[in-house]
Amino acid sequence: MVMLKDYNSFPLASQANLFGGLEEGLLSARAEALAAVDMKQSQSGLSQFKHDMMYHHHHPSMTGHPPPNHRSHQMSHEMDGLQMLDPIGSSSMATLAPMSDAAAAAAAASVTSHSHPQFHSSMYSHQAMNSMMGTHPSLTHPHVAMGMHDSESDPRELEAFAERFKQRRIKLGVTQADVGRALANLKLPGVGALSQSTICRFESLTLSHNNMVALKPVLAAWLEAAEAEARRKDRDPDGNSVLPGGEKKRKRTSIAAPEKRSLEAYFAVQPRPSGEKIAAIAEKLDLKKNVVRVWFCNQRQKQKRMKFAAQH
DNA sequence: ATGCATGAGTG
DNA sequence: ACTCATGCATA
Repeated sequence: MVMLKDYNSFPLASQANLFGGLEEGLLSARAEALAAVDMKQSQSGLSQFKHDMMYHHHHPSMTGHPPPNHRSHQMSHEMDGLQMLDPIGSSSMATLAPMSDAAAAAAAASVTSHSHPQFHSSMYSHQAMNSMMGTHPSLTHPHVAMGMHDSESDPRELEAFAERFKQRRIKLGVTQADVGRALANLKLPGVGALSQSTICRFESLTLSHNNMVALKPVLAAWLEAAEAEARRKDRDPDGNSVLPGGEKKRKRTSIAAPEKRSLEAYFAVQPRPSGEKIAAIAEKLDLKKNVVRVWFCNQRQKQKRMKFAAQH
């Protein structure tokens, strides 16, 4: 009766040298961790399936953005080819590219299923959700009565789309960062800009299944608009790459290889260590507790990504 | 392309 | 204190 996630939950790949890389100080921890195996999921083993409906956070830019429901548009990306190729100006898309009906419809459909101005993942997914939600009419669910099952959520469909998307994006000479910014110009309800990271992850399928499904219609809409725009070959010399500057730089902490190995070893045996355990690990590895906690969180998220997920 | 981080929403 | 979507910073 344990209703776990759905598309994720695959046995983690235990490397051969899991414990091989452990340092002396970790030996006790190893035993400790092993012992903890049978009593795991002490407090979160099955509290997994919760719906989403996330938000879009903001970035403390100098301008006081009041609305809590809109994304940030950081314009300080200096990616690989951002500066060199940019045929379709970052902002030209907005003014000249009204999306096609098909694209708009697709996007709209995805949005309506959430009822929120911000699309984001939501409850459309799974069987578990279904039963506890008290039958939604049908529109909200992709896999209703007819044989028209979720083509949108079909991993292979997503994979195919991602590939197509990437190809055409490149053909258009647009960078991932460009796409992210252009998204805001499409002005789809609840859809703002996205980062280069997210576009990259979409293309490489390194997002959760839900996330992929939610983003697909939006990116499809952009592609439509972009190609329509390309057809009319309209040059819009709108160079607005002025960096706002004056933002506090975040420093990325880097966990050294040995420590990382240890963390992986711990994770293999107990992916969800308790707060105390995390503190202990942090002390042993001489890392901040928060760093260790976040590392575990991220590691767990990693497991849920599409690419190598079990049911692919 | 990916590691570490944030923050809303949830329990 | 966790999950999830997302992003800055960086390799």
